[in-house]
Amino acid sequence: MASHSELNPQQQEAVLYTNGPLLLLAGAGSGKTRVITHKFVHLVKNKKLKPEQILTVTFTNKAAEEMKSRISQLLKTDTHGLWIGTFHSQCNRILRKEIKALDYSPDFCIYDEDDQCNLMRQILREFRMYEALYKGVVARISNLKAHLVSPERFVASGDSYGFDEKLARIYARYQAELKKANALDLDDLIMLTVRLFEEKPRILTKYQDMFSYILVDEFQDTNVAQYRLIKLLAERDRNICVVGDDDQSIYKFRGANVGNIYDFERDFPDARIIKLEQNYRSTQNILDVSGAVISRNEMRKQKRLWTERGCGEKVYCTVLHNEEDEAKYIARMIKDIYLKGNYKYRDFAVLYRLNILSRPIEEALRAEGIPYKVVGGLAFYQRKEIKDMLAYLRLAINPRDNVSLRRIINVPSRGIGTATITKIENEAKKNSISLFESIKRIISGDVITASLRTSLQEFVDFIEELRKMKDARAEEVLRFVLEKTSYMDGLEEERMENIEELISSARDISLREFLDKTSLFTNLDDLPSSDVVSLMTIHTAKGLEFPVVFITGLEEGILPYFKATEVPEDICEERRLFYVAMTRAKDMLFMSTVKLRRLYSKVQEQEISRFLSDVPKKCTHWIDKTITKSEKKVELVKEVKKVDVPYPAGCRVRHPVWGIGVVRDCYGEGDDRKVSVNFQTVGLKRLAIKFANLERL
DNA sequence: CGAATTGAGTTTTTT
DNA sequence: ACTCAATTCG
Repeated sequence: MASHSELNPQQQEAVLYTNGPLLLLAGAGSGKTRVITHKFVHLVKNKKLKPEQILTVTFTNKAAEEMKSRISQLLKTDTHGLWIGTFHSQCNRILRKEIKALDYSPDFCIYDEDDQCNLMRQILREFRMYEALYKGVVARISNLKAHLVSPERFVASGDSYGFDEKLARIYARYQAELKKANALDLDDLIMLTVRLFEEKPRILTKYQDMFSYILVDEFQDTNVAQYRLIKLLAERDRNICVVGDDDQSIYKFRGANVGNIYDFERDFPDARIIKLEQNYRSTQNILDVSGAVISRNEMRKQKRLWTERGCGEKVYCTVLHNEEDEAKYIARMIKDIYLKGNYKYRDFAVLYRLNILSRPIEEALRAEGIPYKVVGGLAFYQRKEIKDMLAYLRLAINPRDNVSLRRIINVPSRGIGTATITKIENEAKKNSISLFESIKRIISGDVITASLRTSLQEFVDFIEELRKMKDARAEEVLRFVLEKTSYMDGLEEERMENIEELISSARDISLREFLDKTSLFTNLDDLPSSDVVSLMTIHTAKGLEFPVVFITGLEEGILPYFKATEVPEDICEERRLFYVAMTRAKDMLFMSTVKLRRLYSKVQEQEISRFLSDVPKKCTHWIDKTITKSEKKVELVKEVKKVDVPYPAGCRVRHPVWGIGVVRDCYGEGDDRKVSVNFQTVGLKRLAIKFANLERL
């Protein structure tokens, strides 16, 4: 509701209250982003702060970009250099400048989960422990770091973090390896910044002086370490505003701590608390349904969302036979609504708990000719070919990056096999040097064959050449790597395209900046800009809104997810997840559940999600599509006849009066056959083909 | 050393 | 279903 620029009284209060700590409890769709941007502008225009004196922390990069663009519009200034970004990118920025104080080199590289896993497997192998545990171990360590538990503290902490001697040894080793490689993992970015501030008070003071106001968005999804960081920066001047909604906390698995919201009041007892309860997004029916579901959670801050919009349409709950039917049902529903002409494809979103659930939906949409895009999913920068390229680039800046070196030393193959790699590792260990140094030593030694020496020397020369390019543009270095390694030779089409995309994203950016971007951003592209239906997980949908929302797979084992049904707290989070999904909807909400679902290549009998029984009947329309049997055969016949379509959806036609238009659908039989066309001149029209006199273009 | 085949394990959410 | 790792063979 950005149409009128006035703020409601609570929003106004939240914007104007700038002296002292403020906890803003912002319900779903309550115009939170508007408040934050207005507050930013208020601080600059009326409180005379410089924009760069305000530290604004967002949850995702996308949110940061959005905020920057709004602020640059409102203030008409360049947002370059402002402190608006995620915790990770802000910490990265601070550490690049200050990390020398912690005895790291500012050239450090950032290890993502994949790199962490590679390193961990290496360590476990060396410790002769079961290698397949690496994922779990990485997760445990990540969790410890999110709680600011260093290896030393872990040892000293006794039982309090589920102490385990083996884990302690692994953790210490892991951390040592990171340091050797001059690498930080994503959790280190936060943990080390906290350490920096705690151990170097002068540096802390510098940043306290720098930031006159601190704004934290999505506060319910911050972890202990992040909150500590904020507290360190804010405790002196106490000019801080945190914005959050405990009902929308859905990242506990990643260490997020809803408790931060409750702790904030304890840590800042003079904090003003303002609730934003007027919802500008959804209809009353949607609010009633979602409100009824979330109110079943105990331990939450009571909020009562209300709207000036009417009841709106009822919420649809549909039971279907299997996932195929569910997908078809959704596809047809989208088409029906679309054809009525009030909504474009971009107004629809299909949400699910698990990425795999997108498959049947995609198929059905394709079959109906509905354009769609899967948002999120497999992160672009995680793809193998991309990670290979990035490994080369990283070595250009940081030759000590052992994980990257191991990754590409024989990719593409240079005749350096496992035996040689083991030799390199042993040599490195013996002399406590990096793998790269170790290779150089082996070359100058005399224990290898001439051909092996040649390939090792070529590799070293190549990396040295790359190192000379470390101040070049990223694109240039990438092209150089591709050319020198012939990486593209015989590569699959799709992977080549990905590399092309990587190159185009590397334009006009320094190598260092590019590497930071690739480590801290998960995806290249954001929401679809063309007119397509969006498919995404509920997590990805956080912070977004769509006029028409479908939530699929409302079954036990999926939502709530079976891995999260043991602990009551996990169930609460699953419920919140459902709540987030429902509150994405503006006008219409469809929820569906299925009796049989093919999952992990097994057909399973599904039970309706327990959450659906909390949905109030009076706001909903229940449809059971599993009862009608005969219907199916009828549909089959129809489908066969649909094959020859004179004007398929999407084709362009000319009408003698209305001019050129795009066909949206074609339906009916024989002389009754009709077509609906969206004309540039008059909009959507339905015509009988027999009389319309259309010319196909 | 590298390629190909077989076999086994794993399937959440993301900075 | 699909990916990834180990094993085996050339």
